[in-house]
Amino acid sequence: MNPDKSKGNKVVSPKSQPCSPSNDEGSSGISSKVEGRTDSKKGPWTSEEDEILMDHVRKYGQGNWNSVQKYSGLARCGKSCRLRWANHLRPNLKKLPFTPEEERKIMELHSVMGNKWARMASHLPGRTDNEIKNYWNTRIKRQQRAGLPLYPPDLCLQVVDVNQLMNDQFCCAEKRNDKTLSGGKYEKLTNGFKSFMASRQQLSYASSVDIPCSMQKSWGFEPQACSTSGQGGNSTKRSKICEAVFPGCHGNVTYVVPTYDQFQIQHPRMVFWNSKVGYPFEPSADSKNLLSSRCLKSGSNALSNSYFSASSHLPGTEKMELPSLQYPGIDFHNLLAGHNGLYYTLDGNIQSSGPPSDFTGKSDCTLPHSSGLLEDLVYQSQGIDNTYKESSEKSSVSSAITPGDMLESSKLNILNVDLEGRSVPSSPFGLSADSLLDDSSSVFRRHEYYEYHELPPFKASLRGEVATPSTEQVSTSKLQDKVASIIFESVRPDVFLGEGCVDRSQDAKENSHMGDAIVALLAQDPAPSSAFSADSCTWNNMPQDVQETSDVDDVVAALPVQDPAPSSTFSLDSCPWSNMPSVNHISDGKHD
DNA sequence: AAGGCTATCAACCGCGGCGAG
DNA sequence: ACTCGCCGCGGTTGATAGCCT
Repeated sequence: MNPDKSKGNKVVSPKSQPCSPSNDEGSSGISSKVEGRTDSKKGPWTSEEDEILMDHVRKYGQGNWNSVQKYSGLARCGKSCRLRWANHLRPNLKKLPFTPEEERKIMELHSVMGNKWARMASHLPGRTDNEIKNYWNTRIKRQQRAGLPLYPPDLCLQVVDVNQLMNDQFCCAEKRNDKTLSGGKYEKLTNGFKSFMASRQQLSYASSVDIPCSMQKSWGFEPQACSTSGQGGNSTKRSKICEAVFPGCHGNVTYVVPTYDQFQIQHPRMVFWNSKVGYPFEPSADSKNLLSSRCLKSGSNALSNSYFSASSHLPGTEKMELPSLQYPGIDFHNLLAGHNGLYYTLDGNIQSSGPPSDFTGKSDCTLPHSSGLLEDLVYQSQGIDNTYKESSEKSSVSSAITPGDMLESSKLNILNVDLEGRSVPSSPFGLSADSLLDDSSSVFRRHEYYEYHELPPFKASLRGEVATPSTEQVSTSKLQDKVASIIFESVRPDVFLGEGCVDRSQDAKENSHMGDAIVALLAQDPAPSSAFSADSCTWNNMPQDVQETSDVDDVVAALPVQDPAPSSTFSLDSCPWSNMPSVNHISDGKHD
């Protein structure tokens, strides 16, 4: 604290160990050694203490904070000295309030990093982690109070439930072991899906959602500012749907169309995923109800997810730690690979490949960024993959899944759907699907994830290794029609609101309200956002060192700070997977 | 003017990572 | 392999200022 602004010493209970009991008498700041032990003063710093500390740093440099007491006689513990120096005395500290640009960047960084204040501070020169933390916590309170979304609308990636159809259709078909789908039928389905996905190939690096022009047309909107680049020449309109447009849907629980790119170039400034989306098959009645309860509806915990706060504790919920757009359940490896060892290529192909080692070996690609968190996740996913190997072997042998197998395979969240030698992940984000909406806990609640995602017999059937008796037969043509229908209808706002966003039992009036809001939003002409395009692959345009970095921070730092809506776009064609740096950077990178 | 409430800020606390011994 | 100390980080607390009623 600046001595000028000193608010008087506070009485600190002498419970701390690192900093010994306070000698809180408004002393000169000079330590008094008693029986070989140096007491540490607590409370606000005086200008005299500041001067002593600065003088010490000038002489000896930073670090060795515990030696400050020793050499300078300052009656402060090392931790206190470090804090004082870092937050107030070190040079180049900005004392002014945050600028709008800085605020914007804080939000972006938080959406990427979560409560990693120190990391965030490293991207904001002159700002301290404490400053940012205070700002954020204040902001959260303010937003909470105002009932506003935590992140600005354009910072929100949106997800529309496409997986549901994939899950419901492909998986169910496979589950039923419908042989009639072989011989081109599957191909049609997959091709249809691929072109559908290709039509939405643009990835917003600025966390906005791309809605294909065709889709917009189907919604009755005239596409605007469509890019003509991209695979198949599909045009897209940069449209942003944010929960901000959903009254009562405030927060960051959003629905994101899972483009291939998002899986590949995914930015951890993540995506909220409808728990239904990630749910790859019809759940049991119980679990379905559970899921339903976790689907978006006003007042749900999912909605309140946006209001998590590092320090706030929502009534009736467990403490939440991670940001809404970030989630520990997001496994970055799985994002790249699906969860089943599938890796997406930028040309829209889905490749079946091996575990991470294969992945890194075959490809030069990696995430554009990495972080300790990311690495953790990669490691985790590697472990998961290994587990998967074993587990899949088990499941291939027998459909009799033991509880132990269930637990084992449940780590995988893997649903293999072999389609003519290729595989389609039922839910690339499925791993986190539930957890993403699991706002009631800061912890990735794997147990619930297991509960939802692990139906071993289904998994086995998906792999074509167990002929699970079908409960209903779906004809190929029906399936195709339904798939096509769902593909193009499920992304309609009213549909996804009705089925994905809002609980089916939700008041239709509310749906309508939200739909209107979306219509209003889409009617706007959002400024060209930072999608990648064929013409200018942002990633490729990044400095080489950034591309090669293993640290997400570096990449984030390379992002434009003052251009929340950069014009660069990305496309499948222009930014080949192979251009990506090696994923080895991730696993080899040192944490922090 | 007084009291209550909220925002802001500084500082403390506990914990975990890491390296040295 | 283990312990210990240092350091940094994130969460939390508490004082004060300012606003509102």
